[in-house]
Amino acid sequence: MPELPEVEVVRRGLDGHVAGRTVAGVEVFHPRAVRRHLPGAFDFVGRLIGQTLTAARRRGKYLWLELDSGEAVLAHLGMSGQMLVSSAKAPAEKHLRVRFTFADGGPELRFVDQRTFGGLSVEEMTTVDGALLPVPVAHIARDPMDPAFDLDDAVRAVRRKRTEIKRALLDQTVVSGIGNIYADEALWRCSLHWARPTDRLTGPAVGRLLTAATDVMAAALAVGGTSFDALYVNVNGQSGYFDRSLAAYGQEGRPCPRCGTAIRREPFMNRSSFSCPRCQPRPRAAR
DNA sequence: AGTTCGTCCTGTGCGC
DNA sequence: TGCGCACAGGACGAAC
Repeated sequence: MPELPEVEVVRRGLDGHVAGRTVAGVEVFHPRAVRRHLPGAFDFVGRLIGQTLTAARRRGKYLWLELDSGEAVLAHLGMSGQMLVSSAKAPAEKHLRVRFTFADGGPELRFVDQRTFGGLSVEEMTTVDGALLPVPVAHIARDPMDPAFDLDDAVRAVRRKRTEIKRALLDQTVVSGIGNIYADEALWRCSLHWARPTDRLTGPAVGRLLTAATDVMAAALAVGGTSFDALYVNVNGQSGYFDRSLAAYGQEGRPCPRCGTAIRREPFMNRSSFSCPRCQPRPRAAR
C-alpha cells in the first residue's frame, strides 16, 4: 500500500539510479501494466527508445520520469507496484510487467506488480498553478511535502467538503499522498474519529490534523516507509520499518499507546479503519 | 455539481 | 486436505 513516504523512497532511488541514463530497450510483459497508455504497448515502447530519463519527480502517490522529449513516463504503484533497479542477470520476478534496459549496459529498471492496480504510461506535460505535471496528474492537489504546499488552502479545501473527515483526507484532489495507513495514524494522533463531519471541525482542528498527517509521513519516510510484507520495497528490494511505529493502523486488539484501550477495527468504504474507542469516540450524530 | 459506490486484480490466511 | 471466501485497497467512472 504505497502512500507518499513509500513513493518518495522509490522516487529517490530512481533519481539516483536511472536519471541521466538513455533507454535502449523496453519490454512489456502484461497489457494491464500499460492500460493507461491509450495508444497501446507498441507506441509506449516506441516513445521511450533512445530517450534520456532526466529526473524522477512525484506528486502525492504519482511518480514520473521526465524524458528529454519533453514527455514523461508516468507511474502509479497502485497497491503492489515496485520499481526495481537490478542486474540483467537477476532472474525475472514472477510478476515482472515491464523491463527497461539502458544504453550504458548498466543495471535495468523493472516494474513488478502482483495485483496489477498500478501501471505506466507516457504522457505529455502541462502547467498547473506554476507546476509542470503529466496531464493525468493535473487534478491532483499538492502534497504536504511540496515546497509550495499551503496549509491554509488545504484546510479550506477540507472544510468545503460535505463528508466524513477520513473521506476528505483520502481525496487526492483535496490534499494528496495520504492513504488508509497515514489517515488512520493522523486521526489517532489528533483523537478524532474517522466519521466526524468535516463541516463540524474548526479550521485549527483541521490544520492540526493535516500537520499530524505531514509529521507521521515524514517520520515514516525517515525510516524507509511502511511495509507489512515483501510487497512494498525500495528500488533495491529492501523494506522500510515504520510498521513498528504504527499506533492504530493494523493494530486491532492491541493496546492504544496513549490509554491502553484495545484498538478497534471498523468497516469503512469496503475496507477498514482502525481507531481507539476511548480516545476517538464516534461522533454522536453519526449513523 | 458534489458525493458515494462498484470495480479492477492476485495472493494469503482463515474457518469449516 | 481442500475448498471457498474475506481481505488487502488506489483511482476512476458510473450512479445517485
